[in-house]
Amino acid sequence: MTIQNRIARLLSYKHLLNRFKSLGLVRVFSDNIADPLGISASLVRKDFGLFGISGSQKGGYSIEDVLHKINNILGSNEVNRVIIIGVGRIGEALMSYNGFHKDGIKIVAGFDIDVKKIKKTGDVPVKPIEDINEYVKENNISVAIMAVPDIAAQQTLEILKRANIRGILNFTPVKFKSTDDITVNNFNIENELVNLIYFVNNFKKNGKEAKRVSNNI
Amino acid sequence: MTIQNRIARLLSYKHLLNRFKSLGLVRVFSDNIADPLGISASLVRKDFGLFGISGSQKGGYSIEDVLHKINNILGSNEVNRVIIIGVGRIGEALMSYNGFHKDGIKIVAGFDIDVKKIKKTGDVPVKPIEDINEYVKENNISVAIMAVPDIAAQQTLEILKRANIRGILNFTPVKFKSTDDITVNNFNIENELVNLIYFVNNFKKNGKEAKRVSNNI
DNA sequence: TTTTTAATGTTACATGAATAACAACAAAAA
DNA sequence: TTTTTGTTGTTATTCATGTAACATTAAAAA
Repeated sequence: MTIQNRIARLLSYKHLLNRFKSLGLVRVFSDNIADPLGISASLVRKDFGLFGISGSQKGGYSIEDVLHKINNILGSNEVNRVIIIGVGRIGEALMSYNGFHKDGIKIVAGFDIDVKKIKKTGDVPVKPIEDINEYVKENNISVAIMAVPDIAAQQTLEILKRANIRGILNFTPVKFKSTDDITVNNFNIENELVNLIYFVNNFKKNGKEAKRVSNNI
Repeated sequence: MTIQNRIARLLSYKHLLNRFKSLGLVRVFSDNIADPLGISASLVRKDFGLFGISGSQKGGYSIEDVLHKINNILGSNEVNRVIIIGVGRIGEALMSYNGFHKDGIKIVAGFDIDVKKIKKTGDVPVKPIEDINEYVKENNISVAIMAVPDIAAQQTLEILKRANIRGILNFTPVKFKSTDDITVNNFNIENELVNLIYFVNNFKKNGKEAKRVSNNI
């Protein structure tokens, strides 16, 4: 959990610093970052320290420098190639979304079991699932998005394991545990909705607690 | 955070108990639940205790009883009506997904600014965004899914606030903070991918740490 | 040149969540 | 009937995360 949050914060720092930069700012102090995010300045400095990001005693941090270092840490300076398994509505939506590149992420191919979905041309080709092992090997893919129907989830997990995929963003409602071989990030929409509904029904009404339900900062 | 996790666990308990039930089981002990989820049995008992779920000293917990109580707590015994703002690819995908009902969630309408999207017939009607205030009031809606393009996110937030929506599941990459009036759950796909890529690149390779990146248990 | 200032970097502390340990006790066994 | 057993419910402990405090120091001011 600890590193998890730290990486999430790094992303928040990045987005905030990009906003500062677009306003023409060049340097920031730790509390300029902490305040808008609702965290303490010492946590910002600690995070920076842990990732080897340093500032100057009186002049704070260089935005450009911090951004460059964060992007390095997150790997956003390279291109991270990701594939999608299951080209249904969700899969298609992700394939056509073009906001990933700013974080160094590129959807390079889709895979589907249904031959009607196969598409050799276009920005992102859709290939038959049988081709996955070869493709992953040749293109050195390590992360996949699973967007298949829940009934195919377990089977797809096995396929991805065999193809040597190391990380899965799992959009199916089936929950998988990470193992030493493969890291699974379960992205469960139902759960988030149930959670939100619970909060709205139980806390907001009476005005008590009302704290953030948000995943991210 | 604390309640958050507790509700997420409640959902895990529910899903696991449903599996047990479908296998014909009638009663369980706390460690039958804890072990598959990778948590301690005392945490399961503590969660149950906090929500007023009790078992019997020697015979454990009645699956049926626990399920009923969990569904009550989560509100899954009623129907929770939810609307979607933005009927693009993601919005459409969610509208046509029919796995929500098992958690007591029903998508009852979509709203869009584009007149070409308006659709009066069909399972889930799509209405012009101007109708939202009236619809929310008449149908007593408190939760909305935001699936608009990022450029429209801020404006949509204002619209939802004016319509007295209390909870938002935000699919845009724009991060919103919860306030006393409105709870926002930021569901940011880029962030999750960056996180996953970071883990796979930095931990899995060397075999160290490898812990779960998953949101949920 | 010396002093003051104001920020970083780091250490100590507080808070909270999960685990471990245990007390209570109902059911089963003797 | 008494003893044993095994599970719940609860208390104590551990561990980790974020905050607060502070020591350090480079720059500015005097």
